[in-house]
Amino acid sequence: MEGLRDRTRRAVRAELAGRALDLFAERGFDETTVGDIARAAGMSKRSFFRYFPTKEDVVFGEIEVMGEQVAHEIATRPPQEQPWECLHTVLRGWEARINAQVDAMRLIESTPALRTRLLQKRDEARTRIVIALADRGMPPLEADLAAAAAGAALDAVAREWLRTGGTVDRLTLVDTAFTMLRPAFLT
Amino acid sequence: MEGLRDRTRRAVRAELAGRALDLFAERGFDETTVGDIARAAGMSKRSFFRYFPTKEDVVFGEIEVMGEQVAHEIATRPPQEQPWECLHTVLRGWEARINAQVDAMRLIESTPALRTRLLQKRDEARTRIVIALADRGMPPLEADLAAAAAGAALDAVAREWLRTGGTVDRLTLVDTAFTMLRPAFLT
DNA sequence: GCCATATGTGACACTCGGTGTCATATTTGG
DNA sequence: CCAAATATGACACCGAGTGTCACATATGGC
Repeated sequence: MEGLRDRTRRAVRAELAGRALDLFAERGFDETTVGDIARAAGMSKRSFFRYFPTKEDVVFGEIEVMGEQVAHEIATRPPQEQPWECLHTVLRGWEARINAQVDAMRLIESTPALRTRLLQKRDEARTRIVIALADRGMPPLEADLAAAAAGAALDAVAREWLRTGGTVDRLTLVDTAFTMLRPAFLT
Repeated sequence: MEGLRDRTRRAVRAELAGRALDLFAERGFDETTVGDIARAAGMSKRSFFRYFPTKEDVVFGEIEVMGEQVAHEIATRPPQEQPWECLHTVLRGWEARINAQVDAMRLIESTPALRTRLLQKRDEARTRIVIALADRGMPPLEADLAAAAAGAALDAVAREWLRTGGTVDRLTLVDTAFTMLRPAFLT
């Protein structure tokens, strides 16, 4: 069960993230130092890094264990399912869990350092997905192509969603992208 | 024409890159400081940054203006050409210009900081490609999907090529990937 | 309630990548 | 040959991130 420790930890993390986002919105990401964030939350710079590994990560909240989780879901799917359907389904479900605020995404998209961090996370997830697909018996090249294509689909979705200001339904968009991008070689 | 200045500049860059790669191979990327590289090439740390914007860039040699160049090539292609063929042709030609050594690629692939830098460069290129495609009259979502898919293809190619130790023909691999990944919605 | 242990925190020093600046060569083009 | 452009070294500086130590506070078993 969850003790006092974990609860306070999560509270502090939330507090820290909140203060940070305020400052980012106010003066911009690059113009805000970790020291500023820490002071705003009433703690030392050193302690900030006990809650977040990097300054960028404060923006990505709970999205941290994505790779691990997605790969696991793929691994535990019915083995006879077609790879593209598998990716579509899993990532669709994952996309549903993101009640991503438009603000955070705009910030990420307009800040090179954050965009880079996003690319890193996606790439890390892609690596794990490739392994999961290979475990299902897919040849390496095909697994690479499929995983990279799926990542490409999600990227296009995010951008299109941003373009519309977050008005259209994100899941519909995911379905559209996955349908449009379905590679010829996948059944 | 090319004066003395440009020639010496290129020579110094090459010297710097050579020394750097030696050191990276010897002790690893992270264990080598910019000061080390500069000293090995007989100059100050400050001067290193007059030749390369970041420590990572010393590995990527001439691959710097990729985005700009590729976008320009796309823009100057016959307008009636199908987008996927266009991307295929342009990136194929670009891939041909890379006499990428296996060693450099291995280094990149096994060093997170370098892998990240590669992702950045690819993403920057992708952005420009999307613009170029949009200028050709492609709807934004489709342009995003196509550009991201093309990037995905190249990534898979690079990885497969590495997997084989650089033995197979890279251009054939590019053709295979582009054929396999061709999205359904592109004619 | 008590105590040994684990965990959180601040403070401080340090490394390293990267930038601004200035003074001083060296090169270039006229 | 001379004035303007460019290259260099030296130095100071910033900010992200880490190691360490001393001290406080919480935890779980008794």
